[in-house]
Amino acid sequence: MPNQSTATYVRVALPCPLYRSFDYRLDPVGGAAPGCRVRVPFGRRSLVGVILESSPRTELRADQIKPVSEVIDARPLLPPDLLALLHWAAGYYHHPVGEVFAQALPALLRQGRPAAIEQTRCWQLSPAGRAIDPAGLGRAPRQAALLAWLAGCPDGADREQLQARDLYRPDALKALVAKGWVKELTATPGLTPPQPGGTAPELNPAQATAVQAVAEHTGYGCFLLDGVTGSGKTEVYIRAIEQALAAGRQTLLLVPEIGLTPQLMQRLRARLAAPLVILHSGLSERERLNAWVAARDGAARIVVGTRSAVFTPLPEPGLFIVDEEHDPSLKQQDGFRYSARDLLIWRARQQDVPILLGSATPSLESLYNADQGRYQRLHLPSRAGTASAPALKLLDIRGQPLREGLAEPLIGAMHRHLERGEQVLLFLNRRGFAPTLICHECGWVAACQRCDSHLTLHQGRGRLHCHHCDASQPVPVQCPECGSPDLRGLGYGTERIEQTLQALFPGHTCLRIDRDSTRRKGQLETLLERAQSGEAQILLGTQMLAKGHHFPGVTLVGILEADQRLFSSDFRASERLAQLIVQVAGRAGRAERPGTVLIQTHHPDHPLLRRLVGEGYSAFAEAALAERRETALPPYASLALLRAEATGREAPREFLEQAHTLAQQLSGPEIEFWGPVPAPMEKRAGRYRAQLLIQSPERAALHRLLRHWIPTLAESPAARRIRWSLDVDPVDTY
DNA sequence: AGCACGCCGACT
DNA sequence: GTCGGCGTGCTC
Repeated sequence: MPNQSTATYVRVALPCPLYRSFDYRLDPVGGAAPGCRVRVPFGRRSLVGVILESSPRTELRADQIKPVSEVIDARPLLPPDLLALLHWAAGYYHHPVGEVFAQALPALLRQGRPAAIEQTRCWQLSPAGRAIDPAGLGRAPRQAALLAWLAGCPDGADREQLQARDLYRPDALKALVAKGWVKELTATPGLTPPQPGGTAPELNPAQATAVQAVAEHTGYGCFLLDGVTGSGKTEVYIRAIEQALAAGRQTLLLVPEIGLTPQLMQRLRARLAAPLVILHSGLSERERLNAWVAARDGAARIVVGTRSAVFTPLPEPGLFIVDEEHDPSLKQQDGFRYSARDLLIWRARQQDVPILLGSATPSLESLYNADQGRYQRLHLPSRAGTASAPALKLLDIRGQPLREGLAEPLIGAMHRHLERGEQVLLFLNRRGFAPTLICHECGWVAACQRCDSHLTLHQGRGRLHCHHCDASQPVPVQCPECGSPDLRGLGYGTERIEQTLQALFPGHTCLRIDRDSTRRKGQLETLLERAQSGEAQILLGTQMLAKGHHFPGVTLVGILEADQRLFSSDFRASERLAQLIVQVAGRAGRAERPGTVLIQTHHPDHPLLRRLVGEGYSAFAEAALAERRETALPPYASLALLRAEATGREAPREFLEQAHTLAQQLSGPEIEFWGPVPAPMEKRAGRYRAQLLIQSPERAALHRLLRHWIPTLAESPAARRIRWSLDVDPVDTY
C-alpha cells in the first residue's frame, strides 16, 4: 500500500453544552476513523466522545493538545450517514454537537461499554408450567408470583425484567426449573423471533394504489398517506415493509408512543416474518443496547420505535415510516428539541430511501408540502369495508340546562344508543373530580403554591392535586380564609362525570379511562379489554382514549368540552382540536354501523369548527392554512422560540431583553421579534418562565441569525444565571 | 455540564 | 481562626 496517510489528530464531539468540538492527538499513530468512540481527558475529567473527523494536521500548538487516552471502537460505532445526520441536526436545531451525539446513543454506549449484544439468561414458562394454576401454590408465594408473571411473557423474562418487578428470586426460579414448569434459556432479549400467522386481507383499490406507488418508487420520495381511522393505513405499512424485506432492506417505523399502540405491534408481529426490535422508553438500558446493536448490524430487519429511534443506524435501509405524523410527541420537548419526523425526512433524502408519513389528520405542514408538490399524496378515501365515516354534529349548549356538564340532547342520544345495545364514548380532557375548589362563603380558591394554577379536586383520593407540578395535599375540611366548611368543587373532571353517569344510567356499566384509573401496570389493558368485550357500555376518558384503540361497538361519541382550545393563545390550538375531534371520532363505529359524534360547544358559529363539522378535516385544513398564510405563521413562515426560566421573576426577562438587543444588531428587517413576554402560565413548578418568539418568512435568514446569535448568547454571563433553551420549529408556544 | 479557584459570613 | 456560600473561568 503506497503512502497510507496516517491521521494523527482527531476532532471529537464531547457531551458538554459547548458549541464546538475538541482536537486530540492520537498517539499510537493508526486507525481511528470518524464514528469511533474515544476516551479523552477533558479538564480534570475523563469523557467518552465520538470522532467527527481525523486529520494529519491541527491548528493548535503542541502544548494545547492532549492525547486520546483510549480508542474504544476498532471499527466505527456510527456509520458516515448517521454522523452526517447528527451533524446536520446539531446545526439545524442550533444545539451543542456533543449533546446531540450523546442523545443519539444508548446510555451504555455513552458510558463507553462495548457495542455488543449480551446474551442473558432468561426464564420462560414450559407447557407443563402453563397448566399450573399459580393460586394452587399457596405455600410458595414467590414461585406463584413468578409463574403468574411469566404467564404473560411468551418470550420469557430476564433477570433485569424480573428485578424491575421485584420478582427475581434465584431459589424460587431454581425450584420451578427443577419441577419442569419453567425453562431456563440463553437468549437475546428484544430480538423477537419471527412468528407470523396472521392472514393478509385483500387490498382495496386505494390501498393497492398506495402500496404500488411506494413499491415502484426508487430512491427518495416522500409520501403522505392520509386516511381516516379504519381506512387501512396499517395494511399499507405492512405491504410496504414486505416489499422492503423482499428487496433485502430494513425498515424504520416511528410511532408516537409504543405503549399506546399494542394493536399495531400485534399486527406487525403477526404478519411480518422477519426479526423486529422495538425501541421505547420502557426498555432497560441493556435491552435498548441489544436492540440498537441488532439494528446496526443488520440482524433486525424492522425497527419500531419512538422518536429517539430516528437515530438508529441501519446498514441496509429500504423504507422509513412515520405513523401519526401529526402527533406532537414526535417533537422532543426539552433539551435538544428535535422533530423526529423532520429528521427522518432529511435522513430519507440523504440515504435515498422512500418515506411514508401516515395520519388520519395530517399536520398542516405536511398538507402544505403535499400541495407544493414536495410530497406525493396517497389518499385512502373510505373505511376499509366501504362504510361512511362517523357524522360530526355540533351541540349548541348556549343557555341550555346542563346536568353536571351533560346537555339534555346528549343524554337523550345516549339513552337511545344504549337501549339499542350499543356503546357510548364520552371524551373529556380533564381528569379529577373538579378543576377548582372554591369556598362558597368567601370565594377563596385552592391555588397551587408553585404554579399559576388552581388545584384539582380528586375526590376518590381525598386530595388536591396540581396537574402542572404534581404537588398534592389533603383536601382542607374548612376554608383557610374564613373557616367555613362549605367548600365546593367547581367545574367537571372525569371523576365527577363518572359519578353523574352512574346516577343517570344506573343500569349500565361505566368505565373511566384516564391517567388516574390506569396508574398501575396492566390496568389500561384490563380496562380496554372490558370495553372491547362489551362488558361496559359507557366509556369515559381523556386523551388516552383518543389514540390507537378502536371500539367497534361504540356508535355514539360525546365530546364534552371543545371550547377551551378554540381561544387558546397557541396558534396551533385549533389544529390540535380538529385532530383530536377526528381522532376521537375515529374510535367509534364499524362498517355497518357508522357512529355519530356530538360536540358540546358554546361557539357553534366558530368558522373553523363549522368547517370541520360540515365539510371534514381536509376542508378544515384548507381554511386553517389560509388563516396561517394571512397571519404569516408556519408553514408560511419559520419560527424559533427562545425560552428562559428561573426562580426569580426578573432574571428570565432580563436575559431575553439582552438576547433581543443582541439579535436586533445581528439581523435585518426580514426577522420579526415578539416579546419578550411571560409564558402563558408564567409560574410553573416554582419557576418563572418567559419567552421570545423569532419569526421570519425566510427560513435561511432565520438560521443565519441563530447561527451567530445562539453561541454568543450561550457565553453571555446572563445565560449562566438562568435556564434557557432554543426551540426551532416549536410545536407549541408555552 | 462539571470542576476548580476565589473571596466573604457564621461556626467548632 | 476555619467551613462553605455561589460567582466566574475553563475545558483540545
